[in-house]
Amino acid sequence: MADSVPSVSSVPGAEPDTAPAAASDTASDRPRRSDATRAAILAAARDRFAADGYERATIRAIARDAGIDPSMVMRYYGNKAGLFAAASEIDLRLTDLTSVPRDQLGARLVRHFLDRWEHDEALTGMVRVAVTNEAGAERLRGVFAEQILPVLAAVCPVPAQEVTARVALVGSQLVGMGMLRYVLCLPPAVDFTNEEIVNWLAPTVQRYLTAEHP
Amino acid sequence: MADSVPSVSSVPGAEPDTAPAAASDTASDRPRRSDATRAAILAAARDRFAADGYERATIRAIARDAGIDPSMVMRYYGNKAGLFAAASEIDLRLTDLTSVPRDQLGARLVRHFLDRWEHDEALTGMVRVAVTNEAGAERLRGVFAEQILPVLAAVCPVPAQEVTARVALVGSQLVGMGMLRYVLCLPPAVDFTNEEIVNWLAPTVQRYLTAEHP
DNA sequence: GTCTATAATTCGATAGAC
DNA sequence: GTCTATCGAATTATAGAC
Repeated sequence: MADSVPSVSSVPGAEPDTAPAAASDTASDRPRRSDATRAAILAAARDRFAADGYERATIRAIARDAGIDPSMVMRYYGNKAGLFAAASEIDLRLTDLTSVPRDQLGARLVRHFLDRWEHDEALTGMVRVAVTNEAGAERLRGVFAEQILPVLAAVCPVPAQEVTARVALVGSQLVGMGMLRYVLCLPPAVDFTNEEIVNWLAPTVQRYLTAEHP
Repeated sequence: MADSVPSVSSVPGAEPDTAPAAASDTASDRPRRSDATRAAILAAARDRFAADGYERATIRAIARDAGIDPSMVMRYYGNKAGLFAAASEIDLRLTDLTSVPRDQLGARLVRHFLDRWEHDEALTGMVRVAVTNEAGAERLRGVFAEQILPVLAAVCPVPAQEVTARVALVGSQLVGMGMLRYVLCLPPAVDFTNEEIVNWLAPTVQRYLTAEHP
């Protein structure tokens, strides 16, 4: 006990690469010789964390998937928490919604999240990790605050201090359907067509965003 | 790999107790001498699984919490999967709803689930396990089919073949709020009062149960 | 029924050769 | 930059004494 989950921060002994990183060269994005290896590790890590969760995803298995030695993972990312931090970047790809007709916001959002959930298994994986791992939960809270909240705040026609609550309500409906359909695989939730889900959930989301406080 | 999670079934070497269990005695509920120990183990297991998830909850820690030896856990429940199966019984306490006024079903359901979620941390624990453990997911699917579906089918005024989908929609909203509020602890979801949640979610649940197909 | 002792794995992490 | 070898710790699970 008391150990549980290491909070993810900067990696201790990582990046012991080439240059001393002084203020000298022209561009800051100097390509490393090992970029291919790093990318392979991150891809394998994303898959493993997504499929197995934080605890069961072992560095050894990730390295095997990436076709490299487990010690390379340690060298590049310091420890398991550092690897997770590097591999768990989520991009919801929520673009600006100000040009969407006000009364179609709900349908647009539901459709977007269904699409993201189906084409990015990393999303399911992040939920899987966030539920059992505090660092993962913090990641998801960050996604909410940095990716969802600002985009919806720009189009949510309610007082500023109310927007956060509205977005949480929207999130609860979208996350819940994602849980049942993609994580728990509850049969009736899996059997829906995407259009059925849009038809049912869009009015809910629309109401959470635009209706007056009940 | 290929091991991942052992599917929970009957425990192999458990119950090597007293009687041969033939067809003889008066009542089938013969109290065992070790019932207190078994109960202590189950209580500790529920807490540990809920707090740490399946992988991080160790038999040693559970035994320590219960004040007994780890080997007793093995003796009674065979292995870790068997212990989880015995400790993960969920009772949603969803009683008959046929006497609830039709137009108050939504509010009643939302209130009930908020109450269950707050007074039974095992619920949060089950979600935590179900997300990373196939046996846990199967458990939750069973709860849906055996506890939620029948009770709502009795009061859901739509064609029989539609009821399952309606109940899944209701579940998506309730599970989603539970996730944000109790599992991920997203600040705006935590800050709601229960009444605010009822006021927002009840119309949604009501619509999923009673509105015509959109 | 309860506990001690330990087998058999497996994991994260380190040291160092090349 | 990559890999071999290995340490130390933790885990589930078993065998057997009392």
